[in-house]
Amino acid sequence: MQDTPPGRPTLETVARLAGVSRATVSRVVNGSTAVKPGVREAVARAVRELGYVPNPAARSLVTQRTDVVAFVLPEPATRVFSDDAFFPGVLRGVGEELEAADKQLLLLLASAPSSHERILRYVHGRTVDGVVLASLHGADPLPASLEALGVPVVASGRPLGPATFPYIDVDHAGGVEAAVRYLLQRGRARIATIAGPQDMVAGIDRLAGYRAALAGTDQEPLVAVGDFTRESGMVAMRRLLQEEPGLDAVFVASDLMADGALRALRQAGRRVPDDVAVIGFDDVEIARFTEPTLTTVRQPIAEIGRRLARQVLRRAAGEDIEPALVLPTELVLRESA
Amino acid sequence: MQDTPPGRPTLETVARLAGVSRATVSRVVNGSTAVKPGVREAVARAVRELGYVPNPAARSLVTQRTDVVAFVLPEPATRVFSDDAFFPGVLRGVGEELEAADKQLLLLLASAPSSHERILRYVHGRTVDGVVLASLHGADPLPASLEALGVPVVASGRPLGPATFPYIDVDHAGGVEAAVRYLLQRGRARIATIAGPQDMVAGIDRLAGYRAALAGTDQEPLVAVGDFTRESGMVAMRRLLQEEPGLDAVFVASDLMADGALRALRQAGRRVPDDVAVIGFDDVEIARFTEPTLTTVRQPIAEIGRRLARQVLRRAAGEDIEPALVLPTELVLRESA
DNA sequence: AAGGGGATTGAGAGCGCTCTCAAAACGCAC
DNA sequence: GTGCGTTTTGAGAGCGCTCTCAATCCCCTT
Repeated sequence: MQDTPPGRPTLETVARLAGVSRATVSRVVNGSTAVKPGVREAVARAVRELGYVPNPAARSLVTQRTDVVAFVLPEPATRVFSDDAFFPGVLRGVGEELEAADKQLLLLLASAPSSHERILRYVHGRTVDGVVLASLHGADPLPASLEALGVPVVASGRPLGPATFPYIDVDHAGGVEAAVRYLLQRGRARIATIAGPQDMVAGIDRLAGYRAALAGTDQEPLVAVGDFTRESGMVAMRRLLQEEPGLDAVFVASDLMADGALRALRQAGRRVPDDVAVIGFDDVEIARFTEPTLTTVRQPIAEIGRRLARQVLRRAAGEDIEPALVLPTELVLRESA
Repeated sequence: MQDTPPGRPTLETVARLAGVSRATVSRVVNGSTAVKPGVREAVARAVRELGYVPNPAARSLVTQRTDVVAFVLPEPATRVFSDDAFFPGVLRGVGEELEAADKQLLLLLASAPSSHERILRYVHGRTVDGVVLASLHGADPLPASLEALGVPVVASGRPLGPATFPYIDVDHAGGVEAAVRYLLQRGRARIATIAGPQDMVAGIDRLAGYRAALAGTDQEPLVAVGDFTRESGMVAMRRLLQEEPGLDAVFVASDLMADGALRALRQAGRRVPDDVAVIGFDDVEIARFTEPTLTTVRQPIAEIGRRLARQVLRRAAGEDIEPALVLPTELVLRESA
C-alpha cells in the first residue's frame, strides 16, 4: 500500500506515486508531448488511482488565466430576465460555446445599479478572462471602464454611441424593412408600428427599418412606443387603434409586444390577419403559440450567444477580431400576416 | 513620486507605499480590527491610490475557499431553459441572494449528458464552495457523487428516492388539492388533469394532489400526461376531450401546458370557463396574458432561488441546515376558473 | 569507442495571499 | 522607573502549480 497523505492529492502526491518529478506530472496533465510514452502511462495511472484533479486556483495564480468568462446582464435586462426568452436564449448559446471550449461561465446578474462596482471589481481582480455584455442601454459607462482595464469585452448589440469595443448584432433594420415591404406588397395601406425603447439600438434600428420601408411610399409613419413587454404592446396597440382606427397592419418590434398587441386587437374586435396584419420580431417560442400564430422576423438568438462567446475567447487568446459581426435576420411567415 | 512597480499592484506594493508589512495590509483589506486607526487609514489610502484589488486565485489557494457557488442545470432542464420562465426565475433568485452575500454564481448548463463528468471535475477541483442543483430527473446519480466529494449541495425539488441531501420544494400536492377542491366546490362534475412527467417529483406530486382531492368524491380520475411544454399541453387536452367529451374542468400541472390546453379547447369550440374551467400551476408571466387569463397555483419561484442560495451558503459556512424546506403555494384566481 | 545533438527529466524559483508565531510597542499599576 | 499584560506589527512559511534552465539520457555518426 502506498502511504497516501491525507486530503486532496496534489501534483506532489502523484509525482511520488509515479516515481517522477512534479514537473513531469504537470507535463502529462497538461498534455505536453515531451514525455516518454512509458512514463506518461505511469503518471496517468497514478492520476487515475489517486483521483487527482488540478487545483485551478494554484494554476491561475501562475498562468494569470482563470478560464472563466463573465456574462453580464445589466439591471434593466435582469428585470425581464425570466419573462423573456431572449436573454436566456443568448445565455444558453454562450454556455454551449464555452462548454465546448472548456471554459466556465460566471453569471453576473446586476440586480441593482450599484452592481457596477462589483462587476468592475471582479474584472479588475482578474477573476475572469473576458466579459460578454448583454443589452446595453444608452451610454453605459461599463464597457469603457472594462476596456480600460484591458479585459476582452464583447457586447451583444451595437452600442449607441461610437463603438469602442467589438459587438455582435443582427441586421435589425434590414429584417424590419423586409417585413414591412412584405406588408406593402400584400396591399396593406395603413401600416403602423409599435417600436421598442428609443434608448436601445434594437429599438432605434427597428424603427428606422420601418421608416425606411415606408419612405418610398405615400404612407405616413404611425408610431407608438413600447418597452418590449407584453403590457406595453397591449397599451400601444390600443393607442394606435384609437389614433388611426383604419390601420390594416402593424409591425411590432418584439414578439412579446406583438402578443400583447394581438390581445388588444382581439379585444377591439379586429380580426388578424383579415382586418389587421401583424408581424413581430424575435421568433421566440411564443410566436408559434399566439392565436393566430405570429409572422415574425427571426433573429438567431442562440447563435448570437455562441458568437459572443467565440469572439471573446478569440480576443482573450490574443487574436484580433472583427469590430462588429452582424447576423442576418429572416422573415418567418405564419398566420398573422 | 513613488516608484510603483509596473503591472497590477500586489499586497507588497501597497505595503511598501503605506510603509507597513504585507500582513498589516492584509488585515486592513480583510477588515480585521487589530489595526491602529492611523495605520488603517494610511493603508486604505495606499489601496485607493494604487487601485489595489486582491487576487482571488492567490487568496483561494490559501483559504481553500473560492466564494463561488455553482448553479447546475441538467441536460433536460437546459433544453427548456429559454422557453420556460421557471428556471430563469429560480436562477434570478439565486443570483440575487448570492450577490447580497458577495459570492459569485457559476452557471453550469449541461448541454450534453456527458457534462456530468465536467461538473464533477469542477467540484472536485474545488472550483466551487457549493452547488445548487436544479431540476433532478429520476434517480440522478449526480447529487450522490457530489455529496461524496464533500461539497455542500442543495437541490431544487425533492428527489425521487430517499433524500440524502437537503432540498427546497413547494407544497405541490397541497396546492393542487386546494385548486381541485375549488373546482369541486364550484360544482364541476367531471374534472380531468394534465399531469407532468412522471419521473419528476413535480409531476408526480401534482398528480397525487389531484387524486387526493378527488378521493373523497364520486369522480373518477381522468389523466393525460404531458412534459410541461405547451405542445404537450395541447396534445394532452385534445386527447382528454376525445376520451371524455363531457369534462367540465381540467387541472393542468404547469402554466405553459395550460396555455396549450386553452388553445386546444378554443380550437375544439369549448368556452373557458363556461364549458370547461382550467387551472394551471406556476403563475409565470404568461398566466396573466392567456385568454382568458389563467387561474393558477402560484409557487414562489424567485423565493425558491433565494432559499436555495441561502441554504447552500449556510451549509458551506459549516452550519447545519434543515434537510428540507417546503414553501407554500397559493391559488390565484383569474378568469379561467 | 568517442563525441555530438536532440529528447527527457528534475530542481527550484516564484505567482500573491493568509496566518501563525514571536517580537515590539504600549498602557498602566506599583 | 520597572514589570506585566495587552495590543499591534512583522517575518516567514507555505497553499499547489507552472515554467525556465540545466542536467541527464539516448541514439547516431564518425
